Amino acid sequence: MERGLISVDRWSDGSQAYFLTHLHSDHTRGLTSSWSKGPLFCSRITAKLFPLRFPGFDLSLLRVIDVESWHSFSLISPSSGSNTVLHVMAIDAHHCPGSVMFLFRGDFGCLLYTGDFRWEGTSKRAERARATLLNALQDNAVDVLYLDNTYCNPSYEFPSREVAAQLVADIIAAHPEHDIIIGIHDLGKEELLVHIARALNIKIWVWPERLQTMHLLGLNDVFTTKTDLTRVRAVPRYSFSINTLEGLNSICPTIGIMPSGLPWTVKPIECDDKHFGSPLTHQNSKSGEIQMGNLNGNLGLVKKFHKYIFSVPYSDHSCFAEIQSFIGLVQPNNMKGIVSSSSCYVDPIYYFGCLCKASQPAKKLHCKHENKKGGSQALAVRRKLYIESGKLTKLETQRRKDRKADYFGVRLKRFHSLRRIQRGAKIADIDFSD
DNA sequence: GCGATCAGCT
DNA sequence: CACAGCTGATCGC
Repeated sequence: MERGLISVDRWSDGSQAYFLTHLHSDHTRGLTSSWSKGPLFCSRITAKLFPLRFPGFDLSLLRVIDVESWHSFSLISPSSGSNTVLHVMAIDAHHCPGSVMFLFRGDFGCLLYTGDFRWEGTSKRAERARATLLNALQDNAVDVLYLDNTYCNPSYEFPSREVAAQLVADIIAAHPEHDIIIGIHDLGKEELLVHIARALNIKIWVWPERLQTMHLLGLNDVFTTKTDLTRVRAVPRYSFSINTLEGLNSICPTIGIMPSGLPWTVKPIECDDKHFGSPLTHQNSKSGEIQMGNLNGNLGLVKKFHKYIFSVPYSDHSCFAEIQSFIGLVQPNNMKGIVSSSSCYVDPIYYFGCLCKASQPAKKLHCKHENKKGGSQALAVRRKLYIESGKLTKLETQRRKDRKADYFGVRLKRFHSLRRIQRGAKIADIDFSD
């Protein structure tokens, strides 16, 4: 009676088509080289990078969805058993290389799944994505918007990546005698590194596997694996720590730069223009202070939470204002956050229900259970859509019979797992026919 | 011995 | 508090 039709960033059994928004591992959990549950649709760039992540994967399962045009294919309706046509368009999500949103249209209505995305109003790419989306939607309503709600709270404010990238370049320029390390992951932040390289006319060291990725992305000139060619190194995020920095400083003066949208990290030492040159340059006070140059009043954005470590608000997720602007543009009938985390999950309806076409009742923070009734009557479609979250119930049960350990400790750990499991959606189709 | 899951770390 | 991971331990097969 109830079976799955399509899944996005979810890899369990029971769907006829699987969609991957991008190659970060919290969206590929459950996907392995031996996976063979159906066709896997992704962007051209993701397909290009795919074999590096999943060597030996049966590439005949991989289907490229080029951005900005409609693709149609036939599936079997889980409810009626007859053929049904699914239309899908991929739109640049500008999160990491290859990342896309998926816009679906079919018997079930119209769905927009953003995956992780950054909706900067300032770039050419954003303008293009905006035009593509508007053109694709025409006058059709989006029934459900599945939204990257990572920073769906007004406290999350940060500048465009262009501004943040220049901040990083300025910090490096202000430390001409230092080695620099920048913490990055396996994919993402390439534009930041390219900006630094161009602004300072230097190459950037990366580890060998990362160089492979850069070459697949067509970035052939900027990066090197030879340490003697540059003082700027992009290193794996997990090897970037206070210990690492202290170790490096016993050999050579080195600062670390952490690009992140997260504003807190460790309690930062506040930096403002009044203390220009210090404490930003505190680590250098013995050998004389270094001037930071003119940061166009953006110096306050840079946090320094350790004598060797700077944190710069460079984010690949949308800030609150950008989320707001995106929802205002789409004006969905209903929406759901795709990111659920321990204490920070915010139902986007809480802040933006008023931007939905069918106005939503106010919701409480952190109260996911209220969703069940909430906006269901607002759906204009004949059939009701939902995100299956089967494993959640299991986890809840697990939590209850959990051992005697400290309540908060257990809770945090369980929610941590929960966050990871809840990424992605299995879009099921329930038959409500008489 | 292998994959899946979890704990701990950044 | 967590971005988006990685490593290592443990469990079931």
